Amino acid sequence: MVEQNLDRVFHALADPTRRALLDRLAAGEATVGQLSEPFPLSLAAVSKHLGVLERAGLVTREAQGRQRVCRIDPAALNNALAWLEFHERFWTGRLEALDALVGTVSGAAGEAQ
Amino acid sequence: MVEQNLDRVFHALADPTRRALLDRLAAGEATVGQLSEPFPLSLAAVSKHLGVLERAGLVTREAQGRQRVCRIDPAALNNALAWLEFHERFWTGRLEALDALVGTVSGAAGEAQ
DNA sequence: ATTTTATTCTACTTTTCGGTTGAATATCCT
DNA sequence: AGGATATTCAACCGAAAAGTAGAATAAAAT
Repeated sequence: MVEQNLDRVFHALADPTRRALLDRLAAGEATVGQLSEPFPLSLAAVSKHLGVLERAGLVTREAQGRQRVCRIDPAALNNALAWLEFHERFWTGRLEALDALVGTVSGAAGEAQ
Repeated sequence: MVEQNLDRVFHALADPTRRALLDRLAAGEATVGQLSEPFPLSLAAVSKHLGVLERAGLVTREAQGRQRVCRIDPAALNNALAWLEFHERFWTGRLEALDALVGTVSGAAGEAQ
């Protein structure tokens, strides 16, 4: 569930074209055709990439007449961000600071996932 | 350069076995054999996964006698984290701004996190 | 009603991924 | 030296990814 979602989100982000699509969408909603313009790819290829992003929950596509308007959905991104933040903090020892802040919580060093 | 590194890091994180390896390594350094124990995989498969993590810059392997000691390297993670944080902040902020702009036009206005 | 436009669907191809097994390499122990 | 141990390498396999081209679908425009 969450694990699988992480799989999809990280996989979606592991491609420069898809990250570029996200960048482009960050500037505002756009149709599939508009999104595909800057890329040296077929429309179908871009549509596929959008499918990957959609399945990862990173973008939504809404039918509007004969075109689909794509928008970014930051919720799924927060998921990945949370995972990374937790681990980054843990690994770099920033967890110590957190521990000190929280006090002697449970003695057990955090069991990741 | 940075782009390619992001490809590798996100791709490395897009696999549950590799994330589990990172979790395990978060508890402290370990040899390849020790790391492979909890997995129903061949040693070679785990070694390959470690290769992916190493190429992404997420872990290092140091020869120590006949075994390799693996350690986490959070630097590469910071890269991915920085990308995500930047975008998450950007997107979220944008949606908030949009909300403010649109105001109470319709009660069904999307909420950003 | 026909045609144009926007997007997806359906094969199909090539490459990459994640896994296996068995040989190779290097180190440690008698 | 010889054998056990730890890890990687090489070759292979099936499945999934990323791309293409062309047919199909659906809405718009004429």
